[in-house]
Amino acid sequence: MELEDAKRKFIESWGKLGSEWGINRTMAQVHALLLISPDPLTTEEIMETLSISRGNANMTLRDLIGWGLIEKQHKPGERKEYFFADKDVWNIAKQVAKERRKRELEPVIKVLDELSKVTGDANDPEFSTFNKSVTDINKLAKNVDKTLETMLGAEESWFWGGIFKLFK
Amino acid sequence: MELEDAKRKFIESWGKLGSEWGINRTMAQVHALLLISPDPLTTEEIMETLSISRGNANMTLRDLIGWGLIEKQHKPGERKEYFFADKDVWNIAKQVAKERRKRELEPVIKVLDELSKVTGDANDPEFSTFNKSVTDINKLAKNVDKTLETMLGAEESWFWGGIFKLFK
DNA sequence: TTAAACTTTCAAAACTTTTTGAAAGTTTAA
DNA sequence: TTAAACTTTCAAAAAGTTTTGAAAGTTTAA
Repeated sequence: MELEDAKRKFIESWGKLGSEWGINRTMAQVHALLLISPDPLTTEEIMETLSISRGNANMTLRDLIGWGLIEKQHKPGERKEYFFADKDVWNIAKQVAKERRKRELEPVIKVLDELSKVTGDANDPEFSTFNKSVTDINKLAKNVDKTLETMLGAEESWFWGGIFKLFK
Repeated sequence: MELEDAKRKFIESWGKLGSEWGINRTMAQVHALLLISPDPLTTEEIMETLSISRGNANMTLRDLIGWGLIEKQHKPGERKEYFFADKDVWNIAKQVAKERRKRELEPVIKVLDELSKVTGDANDPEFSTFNKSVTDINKLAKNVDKTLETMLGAEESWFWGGIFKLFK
């Protein structure tokens, strides 16, 4: 396969994966493009390469900055803004985990805590089934939360060495 | 909070979480409803409770069966089909992980393997940046895959004991 | 057989999300 | 100042996804 085809395929696959996991396809594609670009790119170049509008490019780039996945760069003597992605896969995974934890896991835990407090008659199957499911899911969510907290604070080494060894 | 409000809130939150993670909102809601129902429910009851159409209910129930999250049940002497959800949170997590691994992770690894094979001039920054990103992501994906494989085959105990202890 | 009870299908409609692009806003150099 | 270069905004349009509901299909009991 030619390098150019490979690049296109990478961008396409990354976009597809993103959309399957609730991340806007264009955002994932812009990220993919910057991941494989040796040099920072301008909004213009990104619009051109991915055939997207200026507005879309601008919003997507701001979102990516919000996720901590890319940064702006200024070249001396130039007006244009350049964008580049952090290429360190461990940082990327960490950033994504951190953001989703904050945006999605935390609000869910808040609701589950609230729902765990609901009281009722332990002999009422309606109540006891509700209560058991909610408290079990709450325990799981808190476990995942703790795990992420620990992982995000941990060193990089275990990550590349193989997470899986820990489960053997 | 009243039990009925709490149920509604649980269904709503589960639906929202699902949609943020690329799972159809209705599917997550039907799952939530069955999770907190002590007894199996008919299509009719599900349609009624969630105010959804017969077609939607039918398709969603079949999808949930496809994900291994719910099962059909027949009551002796009745024509209607009843549905109930596995209430074991460990099984649910396992099922979801297993399915997403098969549906999404595996295809991505296949593409990454293919893209890792692309050859080029190591002095060409276009090639070497592409190559580094692709091989790094491939390594990560394979690591995650191995980890899931091990976790899915492992015993339940570590799960409730606290995954996070492993990372301390 | 027949027909009632129930399930499945799928094209069209409703809804949601994403994208566009032109206008407004901002910054910089002269 | 001014105006050119560039960035941001946002209402409307397009695209994508989900839902509906009526019709077709299936199963069962008599």
